[in-house]
Amino acid sequence: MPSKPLPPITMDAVYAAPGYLFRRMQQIAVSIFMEECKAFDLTPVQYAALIAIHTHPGIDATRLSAVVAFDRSTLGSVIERLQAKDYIERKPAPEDKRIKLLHLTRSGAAILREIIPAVERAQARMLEPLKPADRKVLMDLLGQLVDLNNEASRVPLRAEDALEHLGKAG
Amino acid sequence: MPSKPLPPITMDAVYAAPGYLFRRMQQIAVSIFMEECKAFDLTPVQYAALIAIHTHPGIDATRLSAVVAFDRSTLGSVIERLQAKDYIERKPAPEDKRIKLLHLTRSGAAILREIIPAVERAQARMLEPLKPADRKVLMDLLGQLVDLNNEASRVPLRAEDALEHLGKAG
DNA sequence: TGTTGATTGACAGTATACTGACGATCTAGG
DNA sequence: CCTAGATCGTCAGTATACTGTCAATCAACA
Repeated sequence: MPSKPLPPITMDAVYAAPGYLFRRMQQIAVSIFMEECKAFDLTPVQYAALIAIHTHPGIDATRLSAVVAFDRSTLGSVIERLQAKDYIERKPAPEDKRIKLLHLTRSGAAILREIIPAVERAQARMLEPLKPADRKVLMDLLGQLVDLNNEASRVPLRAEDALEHLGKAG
Repeated sequence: MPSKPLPPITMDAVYAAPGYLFRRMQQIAVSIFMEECKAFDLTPVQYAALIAIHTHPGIDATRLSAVVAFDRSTLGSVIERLQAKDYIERKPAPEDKRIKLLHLTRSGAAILREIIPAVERAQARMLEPLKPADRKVLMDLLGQLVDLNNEASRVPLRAEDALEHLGKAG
């Protein structure tokens, strides 16, 4: 008995699949970011971490991972690299010896100030090929989808709620 | 002179940035794919490569990278893993000693046949939280955007044109 | 024909991402 | 007080992704 043939599969079906488009768009977005920010030696992930540390000074790594929705293991090496570049510093928490608190250095605040225009150019470029109205529709739907699918990812975004217990150790 | 303060930055601005949403959605999509396909030991990338090899039997690695828009270096290890799992085989091309031709094995065709329903469930789940009409709008706009931004990525999709010279060595 | 330039696969190096495990530490319950 | 369970940072292992380089090979031109 001959083996059953595969159903008709075309690459066009792959190209139109949501998963493929998401992966491809992510590739493109990173590429544009790196191009606009090539003067700064900061990756998109490092940039997001830096912003989050700026917004939440004294945050610890676990809470930071919830705020930016990075895997905690991944974040460890991201933090190491930011520290090696002298953009952040880690100080042990006096009340909990397991925790290391994260702060921007003067250098980190400076690079953030300088890179922001480039990042905004990059973000604009990603959507530039679409008509302004379509950009808004796309971002709106994608925002909804990411939010509604939050729990489907291994590292759900916890945003501000993740910080509720910060400093309430007593 | 005191250092200029950073412009007001909120995490909300980050959460709404295109690049952030694209990265997040990609995370979620991979997570859903792996969950639906956990019985198969195939990653999204390996799946796409397998489909492309099925669609273009005898393709070589460089052209495959153009057809699925993977980096060539990355594709090398992907091919290695697919070969280790006995899903594909590589045969040296008689007319060009640099090239190795890729074909599905019987095993590879079988796994493809079995995994396709799971992949389709995964693709559907990614969009499920949206209303059907919104799904269509999102996919349409994202498809446009990826297409229009194709050249912005380091590894542009070349699809079928990449295959034009296949077998025309004379 | 002989050499230049392009192509192919491979490799080293860096940076996300995730899984699973581990010791150190803290918290709660008894 | 003291132990059971939770949490924190870290590490090992695997899998994309990309940059840049290299030798082998091929094609094209002088």
